[in-house]
Amino acid sequence: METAQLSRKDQIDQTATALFRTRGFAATSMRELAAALGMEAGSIYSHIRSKEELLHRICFRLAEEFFAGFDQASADDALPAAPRLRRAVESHVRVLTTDVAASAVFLHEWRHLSEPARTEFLALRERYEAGFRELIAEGAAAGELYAPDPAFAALTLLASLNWLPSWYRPGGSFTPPDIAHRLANQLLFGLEVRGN
Amino acid sequence: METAQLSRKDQIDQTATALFRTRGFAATSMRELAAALGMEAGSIYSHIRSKEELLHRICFRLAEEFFAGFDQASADDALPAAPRLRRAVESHVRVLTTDVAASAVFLHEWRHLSEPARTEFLALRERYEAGFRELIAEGAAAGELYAPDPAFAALTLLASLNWLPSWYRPGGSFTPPDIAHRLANQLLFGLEVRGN
DNA sequence: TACTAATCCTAACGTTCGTTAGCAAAGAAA
DNA sequence: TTTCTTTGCTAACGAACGTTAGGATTAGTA
Repeated sequence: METAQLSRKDQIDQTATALFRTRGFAATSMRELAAALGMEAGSIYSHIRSKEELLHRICFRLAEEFFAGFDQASADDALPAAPRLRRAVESHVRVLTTDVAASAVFLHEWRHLSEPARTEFLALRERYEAGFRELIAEGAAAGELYAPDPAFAALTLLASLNWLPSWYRPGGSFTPPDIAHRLANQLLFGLEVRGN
Repeated sequence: METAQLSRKDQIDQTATALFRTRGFAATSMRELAAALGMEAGSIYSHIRSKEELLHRICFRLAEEFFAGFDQASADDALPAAPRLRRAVESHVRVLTTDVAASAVFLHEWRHLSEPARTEFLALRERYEAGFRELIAEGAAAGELYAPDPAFAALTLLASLNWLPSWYRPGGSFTPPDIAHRLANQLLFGLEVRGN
């Protein structure tokens, strides 16, 4: 394992992410974080302003990555909605698997953000979900997708994807692209065998 | 709203469930819980032994309900696997929607259980997931379901269902049976329109 | 009437929390 | 050589934490 030349601040972010993921934000103490970094609790404040700043940075950085991936995946206007949806799903899975710990924090710990960051975060998440919703609605309107309620379909779809960090372990039997492919298939084709 | 004749202990359980759900177990203080009940923090200990006992009761009660529902839904040996899976999905959704707050705690706060309860809980959850896995495998073996990897399919399926407590609000535009039906359809048939 | 169980209070315990102040060492930049 | 930045320490702050002890009140039961 190469330590690389991460700045001390980045090391703190990284260790905090891992701890917030496994123990939760509220249950992780600064002394615990410091111990994991081999330093004293007070010393951390030479690098950050507050505990919440750590959470804030993790959550909003991930939000940016999700958006960047989605925008790139759904941009191609020449493509029908269904394949663009597939690409968006694959992008979402890529972000999730690239940074599992941060993703888990992003998904579960945002409620410990205090206002106004919390509201701001929820607005971002809603906007992201809207992207999927519109893609599905577009596909449904064009007859490519069967989705009597695009909002419902979008929620279910993202739900399946977002559970991933709770069971995915890097180095397991599935590679991230493999997972992305399987998930997209299962969600788009379903489980039931139909006569075709 | 009828208060009914809930015992004080049940009122505590109920209020604790609501608080653990919205603020998280670790971030909920006994003083906060007491205030929500209109009493002092120390008084709670006339009814319970510890804060963790509250979490323990919530988590294990829900586990029992999930098992009871699944066993009933999947028992009928005359039925093929696919419809039994559908019934199991509907049962799962019923438990989730009947007790949203407790379900959310069950799904997210179990990691704050200390040993050996934590390990015990995880074993229960694994056994529950295995039930779905076997149902899917059975259906796949019989050619009713398309699931190249039943374990993967089971994870994805439960993932879609378990996200429900994060958006479902009682009294919304969907009734619980409606949700169960739609979810089962979407998961079993998928989104993509196929030629049939 | 006396006893019991349920319910809640005040006051405090020891511990841990996030955070700050003040100081020190070390290396890079001037 | 001086200065600045980075990095870390010790010691402590006030606040909040889960929990306990001991006593009071009330309502139901014997």
